[in-house]
Amino acid sequence: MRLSSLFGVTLREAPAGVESASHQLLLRAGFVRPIGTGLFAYLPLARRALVKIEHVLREELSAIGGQEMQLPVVLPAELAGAAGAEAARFTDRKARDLALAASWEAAIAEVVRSEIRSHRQLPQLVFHVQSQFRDELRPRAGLLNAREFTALQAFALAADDAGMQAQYGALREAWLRAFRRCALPVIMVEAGMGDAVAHRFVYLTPEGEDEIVACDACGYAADRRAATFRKPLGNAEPLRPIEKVATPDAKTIEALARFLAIPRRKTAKAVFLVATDDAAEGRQARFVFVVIRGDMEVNTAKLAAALGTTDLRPATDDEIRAAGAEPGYASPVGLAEQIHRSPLPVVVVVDDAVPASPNLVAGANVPGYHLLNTNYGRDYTAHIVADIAAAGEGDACPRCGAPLRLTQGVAVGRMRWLSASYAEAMRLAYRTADGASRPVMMASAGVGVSRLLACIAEAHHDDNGLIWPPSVAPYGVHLVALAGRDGDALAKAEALYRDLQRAGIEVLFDDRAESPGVKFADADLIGLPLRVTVAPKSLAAGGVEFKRRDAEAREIVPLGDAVEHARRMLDQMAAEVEAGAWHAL
RNA sequence: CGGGGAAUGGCGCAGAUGGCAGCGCGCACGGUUUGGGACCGUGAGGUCCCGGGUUCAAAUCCCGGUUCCCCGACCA
Repeated sequence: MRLSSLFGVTLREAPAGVESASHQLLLRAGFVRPIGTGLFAYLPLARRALVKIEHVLREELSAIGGQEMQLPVVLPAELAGAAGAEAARFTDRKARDLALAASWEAAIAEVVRSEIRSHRQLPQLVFHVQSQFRDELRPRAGLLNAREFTALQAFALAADDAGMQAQYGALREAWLRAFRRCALPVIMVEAGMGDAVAHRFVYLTPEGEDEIVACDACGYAADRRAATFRKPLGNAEPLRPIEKVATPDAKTIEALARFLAIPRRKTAKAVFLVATDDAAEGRQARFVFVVIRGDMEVNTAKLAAALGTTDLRPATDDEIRAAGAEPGYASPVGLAEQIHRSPLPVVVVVDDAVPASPNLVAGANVPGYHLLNTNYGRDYTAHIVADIAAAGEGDACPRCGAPLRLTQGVAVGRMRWLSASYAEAMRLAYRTADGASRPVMMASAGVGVSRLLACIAEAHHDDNGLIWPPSVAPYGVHLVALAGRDGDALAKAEALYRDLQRAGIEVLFDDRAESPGVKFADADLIGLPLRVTVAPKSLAAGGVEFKRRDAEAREIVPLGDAVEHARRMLDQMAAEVEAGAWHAL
C-alpha cells in the first residue's frame, strides 16, 4: 500500500478531551475515527490489525476443534441477552420486538436445541465473530469501552462435567496462547460468584475500569465483584444487654466510631437499596435492608446474586423513611414491627460476618441515638445471611491470608461455565448411549476483539507512537523513500517495494513528497515493526537502512539482500513474541 | 440518570466591558528544500451547535433545546 493513497491520514494533534494513550494514538495514527459517543469508524489500518487479531483467535480455536459459524446481529428481543436499559430494542413493521444482540448465549441455545440430539454429537465447540452493541451508561477511553465493538464468542458443549472440564481447560489455554501471540500480558482472574466457575482475562492498566483484587503471596486474583476474603471475626465474648445511647451528629460510621471511641468493626451499619428488576416482570420492586459490619463495604454484585436480582439501585431517603427506617440512625432491631408499614416488600440481608461478631453498635432508629450491644439472632433476624462484603485493599487473601492488593484492568476475555440448570431451563437435552435424556453442558467464552486491539496499543507504544507486535501489525514493513535530487533513491525504493510485495511481505510504502522529518514521524506514529529507508545517504553507505520500531539500532544492508533481510527480521520478531519477550510492560 | 465543563474554518485554540470573525497547524497552487514534523509567496475554506428573545447592532446578553467531554452506578 502506498501511503500517498492510503485512506486515512495522520494527525499532528489529537482531538481535545482524549485521555488514554491508545485512544489518542489510534486517532492520531489514522486507525479510527469517532462517529458518535462510543461509536467508531475503523479505517483500513485498524481493519487490517483487527483481521490479524481475528486470525490469531481463529487459529487457536481451530486448533482445539472450534468451528466458526455466524449468528445474526439482530435477534428476537427475548433472545438478545441484555436486560433493561442496556438493550437496544426496536420493533419491525409487524410490531415484533427485536433487539441488537448483546450476547448470543440464548440464541446459540436455540440452535443447539435443534442440532444436538445425541451423545455422539458431543463434545462440540462453535464460535462466531460479530459486531455487538451495548448501550453503555458511559462509554470512555475510546475503543477500551465503546458501545459497539467486535466480539468473538465461543460456546463449548459437552455431555457431562468431565467433558466440560476438558473443554473449559482447552479454551482457557487457547485464550492464553492467543493473548501471548498478540503480545498482550494478561492475568487470569476468578470471576465466578459463589460456586459458579467463571474467569476473566485482564490486562492490568489504570485506564481499565475493572477492579481486581490480587494476592502477591499466593497468586490469587479475582474480579472484585466476585472476590472473597477472610473476614476478621469478632472476639468471642458474652452477649451484653442492649443499651440506648445519645450519639448526636454521628450519622456516619466514621463519626460514630470516633464519638464512642470504638473500632469500626464493632459497629453494624445499615445500607438500603431497591431491587427493581422484579417490577419489570410485573411484580413489585423490593426494598432491601442490608446490615453489614461498619468496617466493610457492600459488594452490590454479590448482594444481587444473593437476592437473585440483576438490578439494584440505592434507595432514596424518602423510600428509607417510607420503609420505617431513619437515615443515618437506622436499626435492624425492631424492624419486624416496622416492616408492615413499608409500601414495598422488605428483604433483610445480613452479611455473614455480622452473626459472628457479638455486641455491635447499631442505629436506634431515632435521630441522634444508637444501640450498644446488638446481636444477630437475639435482637433481630434476616431473610438472607450471605457473604455480601466487598474485598478491598489490605483485606486478607481467602487462600493464604496475606494482604490483598486492589488494582485495575481491562477485561479482554472471559469464560463462564453455565450451570446444568441453565441447560434445563433452555431445554437443551441429548440422548445418552442407553437412551436416557441428559442436559447438554454449556460454557460460554468471549474475547473483545476491538478492545484487544486497543489494549495492545495501550501496552505497546512510546512517546512517538504505536509499536505493533508483528503478529497484529497492519503491515510488516514501513518502507520510506527519501527522494534525492536525482531521483535515484526513489526509483530504487519503488523497485524494493515491488520486490518485497512479490516476496509476500506486507509493505506500507511512503512515496509521498514529504520532508524526512514528516516521514519518520509518521512511521513512528503508525508503528509498523520494521522501518526500511531508501535514501541517498543510505545508498552512499552501501544500501538501505533497517530499523526496528521497538529499538534504536539501525543497520545498512545491501539492496540485493534487503528482501531476505526483512523476512529474517520479521521472523526474528515473531519468534520473540512467541517466546514471550514482548510481554514485559 | 445524578454532578461538573464545553460547543467558533478539517484539527488545536483566541475572540474583557455587544460594534468588519481571528491565530497556529493542516489543505490547494508556485518556487526553494530533502536523514527527524523545513522555508518563501499566493489562495481556498465559517449556519460562530440549533431555535427563540433583548438591541440600531449578538460569536458575545437572556430563555429553551441538542450534541460532546469529564466524575459516579452498568459492561467484552
